[in-house]
Formats: sequence, C-alpha cells, structure tokens
Amino acid sequence: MQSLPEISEEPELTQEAEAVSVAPLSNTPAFSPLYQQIKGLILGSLRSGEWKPGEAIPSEIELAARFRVSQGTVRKAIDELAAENLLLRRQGKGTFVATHAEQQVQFRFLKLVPNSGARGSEGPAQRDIMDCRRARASNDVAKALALRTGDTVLQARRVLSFGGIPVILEDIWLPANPFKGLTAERLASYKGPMYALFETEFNVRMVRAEEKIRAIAATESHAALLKVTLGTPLLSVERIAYTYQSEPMELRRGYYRTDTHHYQNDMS
Amino acid sequence: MQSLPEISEEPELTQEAEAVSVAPLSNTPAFSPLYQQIKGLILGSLRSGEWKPGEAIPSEIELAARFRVSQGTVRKAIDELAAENLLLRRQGKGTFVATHAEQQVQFRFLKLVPNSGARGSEGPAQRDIMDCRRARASNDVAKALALRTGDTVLQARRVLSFGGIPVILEDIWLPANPFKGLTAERLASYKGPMYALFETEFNVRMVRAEEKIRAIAATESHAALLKVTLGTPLLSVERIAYTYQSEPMELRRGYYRTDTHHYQNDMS
DNA sequence: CAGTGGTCTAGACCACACT
DNA sequence: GTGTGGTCTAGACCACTGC
Repeated sequence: MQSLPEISEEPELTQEAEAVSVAPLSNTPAFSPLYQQIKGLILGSLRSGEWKPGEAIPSEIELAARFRVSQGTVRKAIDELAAENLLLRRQGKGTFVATHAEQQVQFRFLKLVPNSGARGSEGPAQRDIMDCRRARASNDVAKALALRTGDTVLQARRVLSFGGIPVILEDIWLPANPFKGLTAERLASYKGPMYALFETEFNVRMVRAEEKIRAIAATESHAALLKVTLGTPLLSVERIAYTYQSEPMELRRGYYRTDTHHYQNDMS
Repeated sequence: MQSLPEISEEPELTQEAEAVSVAPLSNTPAFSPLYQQIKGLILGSLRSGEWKPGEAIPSEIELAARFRVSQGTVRKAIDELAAENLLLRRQGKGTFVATHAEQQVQFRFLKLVPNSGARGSEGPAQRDIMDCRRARASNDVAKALALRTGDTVLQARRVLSFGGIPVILEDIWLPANPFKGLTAERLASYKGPMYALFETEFNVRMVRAEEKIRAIAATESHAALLKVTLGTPLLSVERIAYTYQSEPMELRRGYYRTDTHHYQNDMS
C-alpha cells in the first residue's frame, strides 16, 4: 500500500491520512491505491459537512496540493464519486456536492412514471400528509433502521396525487434522533422533495436506496386513501435509504396504483 | 473535433475512422473527444463480431498502435465500455467481451430474488417451455420490436420454477429473421440462460433492457400455470431487451409470483 | 482575461497471471 | 520472466464559464 505523504499544514486531515496509510509497500494483503485513499478523505469531508450540498468543493489543483498528490490522482477519486452521484462536475465552473434540491433529479429514487407520457408531463405532485407522530420501533422497523426494538422513531403517512388522482400511499419511518423537531406541519408546509428538506433542515443526505417490490391486494385503508376498490392489485415498494457509506436512515413502505402509472427500471 | 490519424494498414477501419473524424479542430458545433471515437471503433468491432463473447480483445498496447493513439486514450475508451458491462477487464489476463454464459451474471436482467435468502441459494431454476411458434406481430408487439404490424415473429411461453414451485410465467416475442431455426425443442434442451443461447447460436448479444412493472390480478391462464387462485396479485414485468447500441431484439412479458420472491432494485 | 474541468500524451513503476 | 491491466506522475493543450 502506498502511503499518503504527511500533511502537516492540514491538521484536521493528518489523522485521517495516517488512518488509511499504514502498511508497507509490497506484498500487502490489502492493497489500496492512492486515489482510493483520496476518495476516502473527500468522503470524510462530505460526511463531516465541510462542504454542504449545493456548494462547490475546492478545485482539483487545490485538492492535489492539499493532499500532496498529482491532479490526475485527485481527478480519478472525484471521477468515482461523481459516478456514484455524490459529486457533480460542471466544466468551467467547478465540482459541486450533489443535492436532492435540483430540478433534474427531483425524484431520484422514485421510479414511478406516467404511462406512455414524458416524465413529469403532468405538473408537480400534490403531497398530503395524513399523519406524523412519535412511536416505538417494531421488530422489523428496528431491524431495517439498525435500531433496537422499542427505540423511538418518527412515523409519517402521506398520499401523493398526480392530476388530482391519488397514486401513491407511503408510510415512512425515521430514527427520532437525527430528525428531532420534525412535525407534520413542517412536512406539510415544505414545497419540494422530502429528501431536500432532510438535507437543509437536518443535514441528512440520502445517497443510496434499496427497494423490494411485491404485488399485493389493497386492504380497506389502502382502498380508502387511494380511492380504489378493495382487493385492487397494488405495487408494494419497501425502500431503505442510506446516507454516506451505508447507514440506513429511512424506511419507506409505498403502495402504488399502476393503472395510470408504472414502475420503470432501466438496466445496463 | 480532433481527427483520428490515418490508418492505412487497417483497411477495414479506415472507413470508420474517416466517418467519425471530419470536422476541423476549433469552434466545432459537435466536439467529440478522441477516446469517444476510439470507443466507437471498438463498439464497431464488437458489433461486427470481430471478437466473440468470452474472447479476449487485443491488449491496450496493440489497440493503441492500431489506432495510433496513446495507451491512456485507449484505456479511457475501454473503461467506459467496461462500465457499461460490454467488456470485462481482468488484471494480468486481458480484456474480454462480456457474455451471459458466466456463473456470476447468470441472470443479469432478472431481478427476482428469494425472500430474505442469498441469491441462488435454492439451486438452479427449472425451465419448462410450454410453447414456441411463428406468429404475426400485433400492433403493440411490432411497435416494441421496431417491426411492422403483421411481420413474422417467434412467440414462446415458459414457466420458471424454483424448488418445485412455479414462480415466473413468461411470454416472449422475437423477430423471426435473426432467430431463424429456433424451435421449442432447442429451447427446452438448452441448459443455461436463454440469453447465452442467443449469443452462441444466433450471435445476438443483449446488452441493455428496460422494464415496466405493474401489479395485476391473475387471469385464469396465469392461475393455472402458476398454481395460484384466480385474482391473486402478480407483478407484471414488460421487458424490452436491446443489442449493441439500441436495436430492440426481444419483448418479454413476465408474470411473477411475489409470495416467496420479490423484485429487488438497488439505486445509487 | 483567468480559472475551472476535460483531453491527450509519455514514461515509470506496481500487481497479477501464466509459463 | 514476460505480458497483461492498474496506478501515478508531469506537462501540454482544449473547452467552457464568468468577470
């Protein structure tokens, strides 16, 4: 493993640099390229909030000087972070911390689109918060959020409507601690994606998500809120969203009507 | 736009090289970096079958010499093709044309996994071909496959079972021409993924796929073949698979039971 | 104009696989 | 050892943005 050069002028980074570069050069069981170590340092600055979502990070040349590596090495680290949608490169302007509060990526984790229509061709969604209260984590909720059964969680329920038609019913669970002070009123009054609110108000940025999809029959409460008949087939979408690295920060159980919309998944 | 150097020793490539490099250097409306042009040339060789799935392509040094560019430029072109799962890099061995006939990517486009069990923990799938015949393309089938209504297509139906339980019912449509000679017997006797058979027998490699997912109620024929009761909610998965570039080559309508399995989608 | 990211090159060296 | 891909560097130049 190559060692990062010592960075005595950057006291807040020295510790991290030492933490990732310890092993000698040859025959190391876990070889880690320099650019991966740089990537880890940048990730650390993102996690610590040194650069906030939407802001520009230092230029490649500055970062190369700070870490005492070549610009090409910094570039490769940034390339990977940009490929993971954590950073956004803009030629001539700089490199920016990605955010959910952008038009182009309004619904980065919502794959439901109108049937045979261009995405978002029907105007913004109407969001109706039905409920938001503190509760105790059940077994499965605790497991999904890496909490202990009985820990306090925030639980919310909302309906998303498009063109006046209710299409999505969502139950949302959040760990209480990072989201202290979140209320139904705050949720209801916020215009824009919920994940953007999480960023600006609670400094929580969702970076990755896993979804498990099943087909179920609408129960009475589903039917009432989505205005369908009892037993209508619905998509059940269970999503766990993660922050930087792999800390689960949200559990969301969605129920989607698929008469006017469908779940779109492109693979390559 | 930069020009590719002339390659007089490579007659089969000269034409393509000229085709992609015409404009002068400055103020070009459509600037295309050299590595993108190289990527296009490599893609052309893949499409033409110069290198077959599973084979190694020439080394970076050889390709750099052939295209008269530096190794770094070839590397960047290969990097992107590898990121798109068209090539597979193996350190110390070479770069290989990706194939569906590998254990690790057995079901690259099948996202259905057993509930809370490791993927493939239940042994191989049992494939039962129910039908395979020539037919005329209906309106929607023709549109999906970029054919004309009434063109000849091959239509197949099969059931996939895991651990003796039927889980997936699939209707498959293929354009008749590229798959001339495909029979139910050939499908039934082939062990392994269908896409691997397409590669070896028909030189058709599926590279990309789009899926539209809905929840539906099982019809009588669904119920009979999947051994569920009439009206059971099923996932309806309509997939269009594409070959190199963007030619649609397969339409597949799948009906998934989601009692023992679920559709898993990871986003980042 | 200066500053940013983007491309291209050439060379050195490292890690891995096969022989 | 030889050949492959993988990393790192240094420098030159190009394209885009905004002052």
